[in-house]
Amino acid sequence: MSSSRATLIQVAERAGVSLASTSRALHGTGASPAMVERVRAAAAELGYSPDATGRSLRMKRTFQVAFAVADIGNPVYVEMLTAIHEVLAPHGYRVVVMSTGQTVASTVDLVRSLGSGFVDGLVVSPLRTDDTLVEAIRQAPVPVVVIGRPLDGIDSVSTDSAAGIGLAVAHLLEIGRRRLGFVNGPLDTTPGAARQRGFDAATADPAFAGEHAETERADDFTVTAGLEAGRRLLARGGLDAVVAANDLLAIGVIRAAGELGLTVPGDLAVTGMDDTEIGKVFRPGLTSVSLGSAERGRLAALLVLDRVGDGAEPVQQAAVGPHLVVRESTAVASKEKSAR
Amino acid sequence: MSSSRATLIQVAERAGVSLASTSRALHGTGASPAMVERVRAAAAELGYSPDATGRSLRMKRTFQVAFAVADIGNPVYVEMLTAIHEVLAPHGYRVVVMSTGQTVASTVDLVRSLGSGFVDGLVVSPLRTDDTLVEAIRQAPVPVVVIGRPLDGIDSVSTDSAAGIGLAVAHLLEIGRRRLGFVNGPLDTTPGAARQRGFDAATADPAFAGEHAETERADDFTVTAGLEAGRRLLARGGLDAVVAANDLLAIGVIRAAGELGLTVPGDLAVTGMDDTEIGKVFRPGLTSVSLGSAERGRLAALLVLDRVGDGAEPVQQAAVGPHLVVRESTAVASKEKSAR
DNA sequence: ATGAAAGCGCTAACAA
DNA sequence: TTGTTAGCGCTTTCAT
Repeated sequence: MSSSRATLIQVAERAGVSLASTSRALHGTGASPAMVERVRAAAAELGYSPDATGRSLRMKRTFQVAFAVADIGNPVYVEMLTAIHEVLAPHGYRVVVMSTGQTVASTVDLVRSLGSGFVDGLVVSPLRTDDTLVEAIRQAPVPVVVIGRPLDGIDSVSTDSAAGIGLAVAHLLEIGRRRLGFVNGPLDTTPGAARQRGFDAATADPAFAGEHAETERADDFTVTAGLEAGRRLLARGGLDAVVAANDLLAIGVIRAAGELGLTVPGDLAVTGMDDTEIGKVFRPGLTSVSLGSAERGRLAALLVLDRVGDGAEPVQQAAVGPHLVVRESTAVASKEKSAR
Repeated sequence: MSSSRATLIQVAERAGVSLASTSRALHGTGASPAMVERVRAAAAELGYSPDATGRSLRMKRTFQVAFAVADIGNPVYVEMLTAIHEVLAPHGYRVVVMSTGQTVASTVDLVRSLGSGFVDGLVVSPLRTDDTLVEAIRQAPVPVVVIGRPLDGIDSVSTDSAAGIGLAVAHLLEIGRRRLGFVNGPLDTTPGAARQRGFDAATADPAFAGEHAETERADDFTVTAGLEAGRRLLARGGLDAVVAANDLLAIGVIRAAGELGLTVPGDLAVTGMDDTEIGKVFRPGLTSVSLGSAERGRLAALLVLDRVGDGAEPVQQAAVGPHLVVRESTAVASKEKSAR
């Protein structure tokens, strides 16, 4: 940590030209080659680097975008963050990570705090939504892009997780499973509600007619909660497949199956959702519905970038389709590899 | 996105008092109750919220701290980020995530960019280090805390990963393994070098005298690289245990073992390092050396917080001790659970 | 092409 | 306790 930094004024004095010319020269806008040369040299000698705060105050742009989620430790959000950073950084934007908290109220607070003008835009993926949040987002002083359920008049990047659950159910039917369990997370969350809707719709479909379907709800979208819910669900017996609302729950269910001596996929086929790294390396490899987390992050970042650019376009609502990635946890012919 | 926000001046006019009084009233410093009341009311009516940029310019503090790593997708760094955010947010600090890139040069650039004054401090965990980086950090215009190898005259939070490898080796000897393989990542990285040193020291120890030890180097600290290195190592045969330089490599090694028909821990005991979530849910549960990632993040955040506060203290070098977490991948009596 | 000067929103030193 | 005023570092009119 050394002495305080050189300012533009000092560079100007050093170069023996005006402040305005110095600024112009450094930006290459309307300055003679000689001037540019002179100023560049002076700046270099002083080790000048422009002050972001002064610049921001004047330009009314911070070159920062916030990304807010409830739990930055969740692999899905990590993927989004990575993608967002990859898009934004090359454009000179910094990424500020923030927490929405678990409640709508705290998310509303977060959105309101944008009034302090520390970022030019926000990408947020709220776990829970209500009218106050929608209104807060509409009133927000900077562009907000929601990753999640599309909201009226608000830019969003969504995916159809309900249809995604449908994909999983269809796949299980196709490989001959008939008695399905569904392990969902909390129903009062946006993803929880959507996935439940998806499961109910899929099992109400004529194609599923007459088969068995039941739901067990986990307290949270975690492995531990999945394990507990899995135990409750499987203890009742009679299932040959479980659809889990995300990969972490799926892994919990597989552990519960193991405790009961059930093999996966032999006795029980299991599907997850989100297609996370963890599901890829897990044994058995987890069949999962990809919701394109990285892609959603990428699109959301592109969208804010548009908005902060100028952005009087109409509301943008992008969508990323779900797709199934089949792995061992739903393999048709179960060849146990561990035998020896 | 609504019309532009109210400024302090407008609040002052509305309240019919001076700008300074308004500022003071809002901060509760030296203002009469009546004044506070009046100003509060005016601010509320206008929906005023203070502008972070104006404030920063004046106070010369941004209330932001940067966290920079090579790969924000790595679970270890995610844990650090989470911990850092948890410490900093309650103190009113925002966290900006940045990338060091893969090379020392890009990390140096990152540190130099702090000259733009967009953060009050930096927590960085460099993959590679050299004199130019050390010098850049020393010259940095804001406090920098390094998570990694302690560097002369620089605040740091370190851990002894070499000793950590020693813990793993000792544990394997204790459970009767005698022919050890070591799968390390790139040697030109700080962690790679330290872990190699740890393995070499542990296997040179008298306690290990006469036993077998060999090293295989992976291209990267990933599952895929671990799988490839594991194949090469295990193809040569004759090992009863493998120490991996991190959890991802360990999982790769276990997969390689599976391909060769080796059971874990029956035929081959495997240890990882970092004690990540992924190792906890993996089957078999992965024995791993915890390096206290979250704790290191927490301490680093506390350290920058101190520094940005005032911070003319001497150089601070905190350390977090490694400890072994034993799970099934090194179980003594291997009871195969999958049998059925 | 260059210079002079205003002003972004805020806090703090100083005066009253 | 309150008001007046300077100024943080920068970009950008406006005049030359």
